Amino acid sequence: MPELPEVEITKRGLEPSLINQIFDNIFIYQENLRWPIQKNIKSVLRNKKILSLSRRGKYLLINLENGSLIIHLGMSGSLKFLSKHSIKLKHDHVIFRFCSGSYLTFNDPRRFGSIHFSKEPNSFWLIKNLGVEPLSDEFNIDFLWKKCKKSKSTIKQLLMNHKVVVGVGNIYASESLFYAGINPRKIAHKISKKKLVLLITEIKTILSKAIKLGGSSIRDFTNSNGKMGYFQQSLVVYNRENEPCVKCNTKIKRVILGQRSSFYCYKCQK
DNA sequence: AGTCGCGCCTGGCGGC
DNA sequence: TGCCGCCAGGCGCGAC
Repeated sequence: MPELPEVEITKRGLEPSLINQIFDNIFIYQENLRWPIQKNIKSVLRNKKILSLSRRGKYLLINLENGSLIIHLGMSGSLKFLSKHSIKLKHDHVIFRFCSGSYLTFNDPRRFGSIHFSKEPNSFWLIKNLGVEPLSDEFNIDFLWKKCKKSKSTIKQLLMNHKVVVGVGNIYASESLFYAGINPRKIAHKISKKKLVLLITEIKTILSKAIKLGGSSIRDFTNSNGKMGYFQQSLVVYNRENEPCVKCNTKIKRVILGQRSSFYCYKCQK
C-alpha cells in the first residue's frame, strides 16, 4: 500500500523517463476509479509536453505546459513506464501513449486510486486542504504542539489526519509511534512536548529511511521498475500481532483505532 | 470546527 | 479441490 515514500520513489523512478515526453493518446479501459476520470482528459493532454514531476502528500503531479495530471495510487496502484508497446495486463485501467512511442500504464486492482487534470493543482479540491509535508521544516514542534493541544483524538488518528500532516499512513504511524515510545491510543493533548519532539524526529527519520531503501510493501506495491520494495523487512510492529517486541520481547498488541489496525508494545509505548 | 463512521473495490485467506 | 464470507486499507463525505 503506497504511502509517502512509495509515491516519492515512484516519482523519482519515473522522472527521467517522463521529462520531455509529449502525450499522444490516452486509452481508458476503466473510467470508474476512486473518482470517475473526467471526460475531456484526452483532449486536454494531447500534444502537451511533460515539464516536471512533483509530489504533494500521496499525490503524484505530472506537470505540463497547461496544468498538471494529478495521480493518486490509492492502496494498490502502480505506474509503469514502457519504452515500447506491451501486452495490456489485468487491471491496467489507463494507458498513456507518448509521441515517442513509449507508454505509461496505470494499474490498480482495487481501484482506490484516481487520475485528475487541473490547470492549477495547488488549488485543486483534493489538494488545497492538505496539511504540511512531514519532511518539510513546517512539520516542527511548534506546529505539532498546537495541533495536539486542541485535539481530542488519539495521537495515531491525528498523525493519520491529512488535514494535519500528509503522507503518514497506517504503517508509518504505527512504526514511528513505536520508536518514539508513545502508545497509539494516547490522547494527543496529553503527550509531553519532549515526546512530541522525539516523535517528529522519528517520523522524519523513518520516512527518509524508507525512501532510501526503496519503499515498503506489504502486498500490492511495486515501484516503477517493477521491483518489490524491501522496507517491509524492517517493520518492527506493523502486522506483527503476538510476535515479540524487538526491544523487550513482550507480545505486540493489535487494537482498532478509527477503523484501522494499530500495532504496539504496551511496555515500550506509554 | 473537530471528530467519527461509512463505503468504494479486489485479492487473499481461513473455514468447511 | 472449490466455494463462500470476511477483511484490509486511503480518504472524502455526511452526520453529529
